[in-house]
Amino acid sequence: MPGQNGRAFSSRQYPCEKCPLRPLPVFREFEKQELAFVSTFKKGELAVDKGATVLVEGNHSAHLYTVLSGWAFRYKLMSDGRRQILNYSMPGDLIGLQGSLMGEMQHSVEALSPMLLCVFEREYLPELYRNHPGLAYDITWIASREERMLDENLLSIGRRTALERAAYLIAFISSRARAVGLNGKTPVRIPITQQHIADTLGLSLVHTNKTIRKLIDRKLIVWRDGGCEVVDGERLQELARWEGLGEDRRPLI
Amino acid sequence: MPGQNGRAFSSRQYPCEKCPLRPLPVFREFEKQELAFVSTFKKGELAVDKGATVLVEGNHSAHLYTVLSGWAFRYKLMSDGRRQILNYSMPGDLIGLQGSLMGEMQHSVEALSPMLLCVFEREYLPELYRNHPGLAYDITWIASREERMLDENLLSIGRRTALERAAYLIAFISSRARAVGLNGKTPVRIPITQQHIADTLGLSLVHTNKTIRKLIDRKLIVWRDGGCEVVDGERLQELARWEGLGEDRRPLI
DNA sequence: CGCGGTTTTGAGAATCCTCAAAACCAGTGG
DNA sequence: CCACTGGTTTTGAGGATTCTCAAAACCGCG
Repeated sequence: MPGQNGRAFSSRQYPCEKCPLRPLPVFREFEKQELAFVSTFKKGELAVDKGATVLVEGNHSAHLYTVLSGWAFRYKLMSDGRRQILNYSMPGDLIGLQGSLMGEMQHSVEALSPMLLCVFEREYLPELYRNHPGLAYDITWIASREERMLDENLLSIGRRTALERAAYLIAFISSRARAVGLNGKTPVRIPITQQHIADTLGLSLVHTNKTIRKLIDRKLIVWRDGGCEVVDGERLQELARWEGLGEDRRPLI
Repeated sequence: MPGQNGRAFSSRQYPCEKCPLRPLPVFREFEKQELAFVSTFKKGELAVDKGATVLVEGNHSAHLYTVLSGWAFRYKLMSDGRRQILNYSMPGDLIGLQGSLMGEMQHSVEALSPMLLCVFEREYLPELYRNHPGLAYDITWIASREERMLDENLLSIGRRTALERAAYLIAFISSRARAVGLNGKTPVRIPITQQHIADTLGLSLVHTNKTIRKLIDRKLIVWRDGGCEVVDGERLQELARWEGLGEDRRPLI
C-alpha cells in the first residue's frame, strides 16, 4: 500500500542475510544465530519520502527502525515553534529506541531524503533481551553511542564559536557518512539546508548563512545541489578543534 | 585505606537488601533474585570528597557506580580549557556506564559534595546480560533516560534565552532532586557555584551572574550557603517554558 | 513565466562577551 | 579577635557577536 502520508510499506526486499550494510568494515561480525534472530525480528521495510515525518513527539510507536538508506534528523519543538535538531541519522543507525523503551517518543524524526527503513516490532524486544544477551548488549551500546554523540554536540553548542560549531557539525556528519561508505569517488553531498544547520547549531538563519559563507570562502566546503560537500575535512576538523570520531567497529541491528 | 586522592574505600556498609534508596516510590520493585544479583554485583562502597574527580576522560575504568548520596557533574574539556558540563548526577543515578560499555571514558565526573558510591565490577556486566535480561533491559533504559535528559539540555542551550535557560536548569535539577526525596521540610540546596551554571548553560560567568540575579530578584530562587534553593518551582518552570520531567518509576541498579 | 523554497545582503538593535576591579565570605593562622 | 587568603559573587563599561526585520537574488520546477 504505497503512497499514504509519504510512506510505502513494501514486503521485505533485502533479507538480513543479504543486508547491503552488514559487509561494511564498520560493522562487527554477527553470529549466525544472532543474524537469524534479527531476521525474524524484522517485520518488513518502509520507504519514506523526503520531508516525511517518521516519528512524532508524544506518540507511542509500535516500531523500531534501522536506516537502510537515506538521511534523517531527530528534533524537538518548543510550544512556540522554536526547533532544535538533536542529531542526524544515516544508514546503519537505529531510530526510535527511546520511544520503544520509554513508551512515549520525546522527539520527532523527519526524513532529509528518500529513505528505506528496516522495520522491527517493538514487542519482540523482551524476547531479544531474554534469548540474545549479545544483541541486548549491542542495543545498550548503541544507546550509549548516541549519548556520546549528544555529549559532543552539547559541548559544541555550549562552548564553540559559531564558526567552530559549523565546522564541527559538517566534519562530524561527513565523518560518520564516510564510515558507512557514503563516499564514492566524489565526496558525499549532505542533503541539508542552512535552516537545518541553524536549528542544529542554535543560531539564526542569517548568522548561519554568514558563517557557512566563511567556510565556503576558505574553501573548506562547497555548497551545491541544495546540500553541502566537504572539500577539506582535515582543516575543517582542525578549525573546529575537534578530536575526531574515534570509533571502532559497531553492531548493526 | 582512607584518604588517598580524596577517596576512601570502605568495606560494604549498606547491603543492597537494606538500600536506603530502594524503598523510595520513584524506584520500581525488584524481584528477589534481581536484588540478589545486584548484591553480588556490588563490590563495595567508595567515599569521595567534594571536588574529587571520580572518573577521568580518556581513562579506561574498571568500575561502574551508583550514587548512594551526594552530588556530581559530568563534563567535557576542550584542549584549550573550555569546559562544558553535560549533566548532573544525584542519588540513584548510574555513573560510568558509557566507559564500561565503550572502553574509554569520553567525559569526566567530579563530585559537587561529599559522596558515597556503590561500586560495581564492570566485568560482571556480561553475566548480568546473560542471566538477568530484566536488569539488562533496565540498564538500556537508564542509558536511554540519560539520552532524553541530554536531548532536553541540548534544546535548552540551543534554543532558550539566557533567562529561560537558567530557569530551566534549576527547575530541572530541583525536580530530579525532589523525585529522589532530597526535599525535607526545607527545599534542597543545590550545591553548585555560578561558574558551574555558566559552564552548563554555555554562558560567561558574568552574564550568568546577571541572569541568576534576575531570578533572585523575581523571588523564584534564593542563593545561600554557596548554593541555590528553589522558591517557586512552578513559576520557574513556566518561565523556562518547560513541560516538566514527566517521569514514571524507574529501575535502580 | 511564475512560484515556493532557499540563499544572500544590509542595517540597526539586543544579547552576550571580555576585562578589570570591588565586595563579600568562610576558613586559617597569628 | 583580627588580618589574611582564596574562592565566589557582584558591578561597570566598552566591544564583539548574534539577533531581528526586511528585502533582494537565486534556482529548480511545473
